[in-house]
Amino acid sequence: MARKRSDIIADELESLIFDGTFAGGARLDEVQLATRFSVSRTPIREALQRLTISGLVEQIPRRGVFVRQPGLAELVEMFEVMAELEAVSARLAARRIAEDALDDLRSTNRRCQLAVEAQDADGYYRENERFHAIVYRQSGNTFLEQECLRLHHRLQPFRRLQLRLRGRLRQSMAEHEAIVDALEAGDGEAAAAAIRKHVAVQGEKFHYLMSTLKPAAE
Amino acid sequence: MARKRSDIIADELESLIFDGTFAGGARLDEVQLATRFSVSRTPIREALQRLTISGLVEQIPRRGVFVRQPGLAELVEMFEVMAELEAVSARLAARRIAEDALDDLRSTNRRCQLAVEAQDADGYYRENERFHAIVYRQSGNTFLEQECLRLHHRLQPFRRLQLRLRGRLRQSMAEHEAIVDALEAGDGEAAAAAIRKHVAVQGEKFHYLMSTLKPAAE
DNA sequence: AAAACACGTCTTGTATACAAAAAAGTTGAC
DNA sequence: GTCAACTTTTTTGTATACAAGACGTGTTTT
Repeated sequence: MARKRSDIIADELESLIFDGTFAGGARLDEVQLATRFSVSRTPIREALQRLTISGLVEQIPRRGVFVRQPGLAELVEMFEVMAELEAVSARLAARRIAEDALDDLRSTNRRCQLAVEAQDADGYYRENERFHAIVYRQSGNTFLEQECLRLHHRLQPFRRLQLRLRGRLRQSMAEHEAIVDALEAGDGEAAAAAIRKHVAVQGEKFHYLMSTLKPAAE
Repeated sequence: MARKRSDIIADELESLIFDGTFAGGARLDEVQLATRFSVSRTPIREALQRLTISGLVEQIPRRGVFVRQPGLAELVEMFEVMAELEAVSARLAARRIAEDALDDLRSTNRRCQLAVEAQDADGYYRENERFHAIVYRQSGNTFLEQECLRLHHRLQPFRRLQLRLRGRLRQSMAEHEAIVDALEAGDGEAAAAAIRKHVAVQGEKFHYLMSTLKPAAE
């Protein structure tokens, strides 16, 4: 699907922004990127436009594109919306989730547990992502699933940050268990509440982390 | 903001798709559009890419772009997500809505009522849009507001269709009143339930409409 | 006659060339 | 010495030129 050069470049640029190569506020020069990727400006521009629409960078007409630093307030808002979307997913999933999907959630959680014991943050993160993706899928609403994946992906770097907090991995694990239990019981409201809390906590932890690290960042 | 020619063209194309000039499945030829808008292919391509990402058209590599017909199932899913997003908005809004915003909602509803009596579907639609925009805004979550506006805009042509059903305008009006009442009472859950129902009904009506008009459309 | 291969055309994707606008640097006047 | 206007330079936005893949058609071969 992503056959076009510009699409590949867009993904590359996204990774470069996520891993901090291009920090917030940095200008993305078209010709520099063109030489860097050994292509002309055309695919670069298309890639930048994609990133603009997805909200990762900001395009100021006749001025250039700059990587957008979402700002603490906006990030908290995004976590709040994520929590609500996941709550909807869980509520819908509780009504129709299949036994094999529950098994999948449980085995994913087991692998999560192993990652926690091995202090493997990356491993935990991978399994955590899988866990949530399963819930989205089990909502039975493909559009909702896509929207959840989109927002989840957008919050990825910030979510990752918050996971580094002391004891957060273990706490997150326990929350996952509660979610699976509620889903298994077919209790949509409980599942929704559990996952909403799970994500809301992420937002709060992130908020705490940022406000302590950068006391007065603009 | 939308200073670039490609941005203007994107909006134009969107309107042309919405009003049916380009029906579902139609191919959007780059050179034809270029001559039509008296520009080169470059801004056309940028505009088409924007529409692709927003989901209005589908881009098949090396084949061209085609206006996407979302399909009944997907549309119902989108209405479901819309209902939930609006429910979240209303729940949040109930806690913090200001008196002047309530006044605004009420006056908007009054203009709605006038439009109903005048059989003015367009007028009703305009005020209806305003009504919902106020609720989004009053959620206090800017990101949520943007997401709601985005989805609302995407569902616009289909919502419009469903409003043509007999008695739907009056029914919709009553639902609006119930929403305002719940917001005024500060009852978040009631407001959420009311607006969720309000939007869910739209999806159901739309579903009914489509399945009766096109009994076996693929 | 049917199938397969090759060629030609058409369309997308990319590169380059050009135009316009904004930023920066310079010069001149007060 | 400072401010302002003009020029230069840099960079975005658009047009055009070029390349490469996909589809159709026609011919050839079995």
